Amino acid sequence: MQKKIDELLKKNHLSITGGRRKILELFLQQDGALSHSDIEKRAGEKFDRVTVYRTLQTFLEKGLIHGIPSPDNSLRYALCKEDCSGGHHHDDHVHFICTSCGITVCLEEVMIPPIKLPGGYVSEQVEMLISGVCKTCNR
Amino acid sequence: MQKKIDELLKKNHLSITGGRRKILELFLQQDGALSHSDIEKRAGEKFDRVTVYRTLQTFLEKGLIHGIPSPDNSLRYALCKEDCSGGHHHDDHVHFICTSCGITVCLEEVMIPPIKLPGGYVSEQVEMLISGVCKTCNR
DNA sequence: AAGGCAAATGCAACGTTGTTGCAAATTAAT
DNA sequence: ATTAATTTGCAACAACGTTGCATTTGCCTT
Repeated sequence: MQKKIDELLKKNHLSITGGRRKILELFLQQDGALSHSDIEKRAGEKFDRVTVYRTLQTFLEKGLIHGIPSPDNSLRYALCKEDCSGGHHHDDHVHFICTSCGITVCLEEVMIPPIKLPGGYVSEQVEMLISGVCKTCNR
Repeated sequence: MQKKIDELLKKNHLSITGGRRKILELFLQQDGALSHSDIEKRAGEKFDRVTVYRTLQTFLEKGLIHGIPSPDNSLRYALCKEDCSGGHHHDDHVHFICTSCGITVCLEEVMIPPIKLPGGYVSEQVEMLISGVCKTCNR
């Protein structure tokens, strides 16, 4: 695990530090997306708020994670898959937010269908957000 | 215009006050969505920050406006069409954010296509967010 | 039209969230 | 090991959002 983390950092030309290791670990430990405050809580008292902000910013720029907007106005972050390094994302899957347990997950297998826009509009990025009840809460 | 505003308020069982009038006017004066700070700036010094928060909250609850999440983590609001009063929204259209001028608009004519979710997931609400260059910026 | 009640507003205080500058510490390269 | 560059923590600050309470306003009844 630690090895995988370090490789991930190196691959993205980032120096290996305690904070970055810890935050990456949190992302790898679960498949749901994390908000800034999630990370701050789970990382314990060990890291400064500012470091978390800056680390997330760096990860975003390097394409390690992507941001997911949510209806309640709190941005969440999730790990990108292998093929979207370098700021260019293959982020064309649906995001799901459970209204019961609050988890946010990437539904990698659900592609966003193509949309025909009215004349004059040019699409650059598409984000699809579905809220409802998730697999786990439904049983 | 003033008449239309008052009717809208009455129809939604809201008392008619200066603040509500002014905020509704702002929404009617343009077709783009407004953030909290947009409203605060345009309303001038006349209204307290808190009043704006509470008014938007009230309008949301009554179904006069709906919230639109955005990638930069600032919630915007837009007027609902006639048929979605009472908290139940017919909010199944696409939202478009222009990366050039920053405007957010509802593309009423573009419906969100149905999505098939993996087993166990139940959809309650779908939000679709497209960013790119808008009609006006493209010419 | 006036009085009384409920609702809305403004104010103050507070908590949270996010940003910036700078000095100290840590990392990576030589 | 030394050095240069990056990263971190701290402090201060700014923006955003919430709450309680006193005052004002809108609205209903008579």
